Amino acid sequence: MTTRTDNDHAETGAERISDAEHAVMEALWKRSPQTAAEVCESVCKERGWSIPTVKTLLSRLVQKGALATQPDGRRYLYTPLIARSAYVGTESKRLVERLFGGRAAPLFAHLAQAEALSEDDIAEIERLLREMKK
Amino acid sequence: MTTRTDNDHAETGAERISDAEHAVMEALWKRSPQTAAEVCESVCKERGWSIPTVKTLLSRLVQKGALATQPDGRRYLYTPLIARSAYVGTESKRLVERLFGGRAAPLFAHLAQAEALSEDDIAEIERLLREMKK
DNA sequence: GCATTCAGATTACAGGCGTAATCGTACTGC
DNA sequence: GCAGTACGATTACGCCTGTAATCTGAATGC
Repeated sequence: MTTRTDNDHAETGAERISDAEHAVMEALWKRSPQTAAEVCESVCKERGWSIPTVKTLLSRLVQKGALATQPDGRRYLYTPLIARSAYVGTESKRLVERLFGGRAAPLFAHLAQAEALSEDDIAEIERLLREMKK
Repeated sequence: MTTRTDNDHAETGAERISDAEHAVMEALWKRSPQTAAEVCESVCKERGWSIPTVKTLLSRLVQKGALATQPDGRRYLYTPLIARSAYVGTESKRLVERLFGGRAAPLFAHLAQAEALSEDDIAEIERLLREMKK
């Protein structure tokens, strides 16, 4: 197993990152590199997983090109190959495409109706709108 | 098979509507009631499906409580039991929870960065913001 | 009446996913 | 040196999903 350096691999292909895999990615985005045991310390309690589960997910993510491995003695240190922001952006756009015909305003309208927007959210969105108009 | 009347059933439980199932729902949200053959006319060409596929998906959606059946001779007319807006709202919130810690503004920021916001989007969001401040 | 068609019900199968257990090997501690 | 531990690799298995084929019975057309 060699260390991979292709940063966009998982996000340009058809490989999806599953929900469970995503939880592992979040732990590694938060702090990396980490060993499998360390990742398990991060997520196993709140997810109710054991170490074999984490190791499987790590291995799948490596296969999908989402993680790089770096030998450290007999174990690996795992590092994300995709930026969280790239993943988040792709998932956001995917939702907008799937449910809103590619337009973001209806998504916003839905969130507004659902009262999912706090006053802070509104202030921040207004600020972003002002910046976009420059 | 009886006609169901529980409108929130699929969205309050753990049943997810899969991507393929969602395509069927969209056809029925667009126009319902429809027979299986009619649904297939709507989606089979663009999805590359055949009638057995559509019939399976319809049956699964009925099992999940997302569709109601209405006998029409020997065939069924299918009708959504969940509103599109409810489904869309749930999926939107799910994404926000999963990727943005429940806050909508960062989602908006991501879409803005990705240039996924048109001028029309911006104008409409501004209008909605004004309404929300009333 | 019989053959054909139609429609829902049932079955099929491969791959993905979730959550592991198990295997094989190397390392560590006594 | 040996037993225990740790680690990645491999295997396991049930459920879900995608995309059907097939079965069964009723309706239709000739």
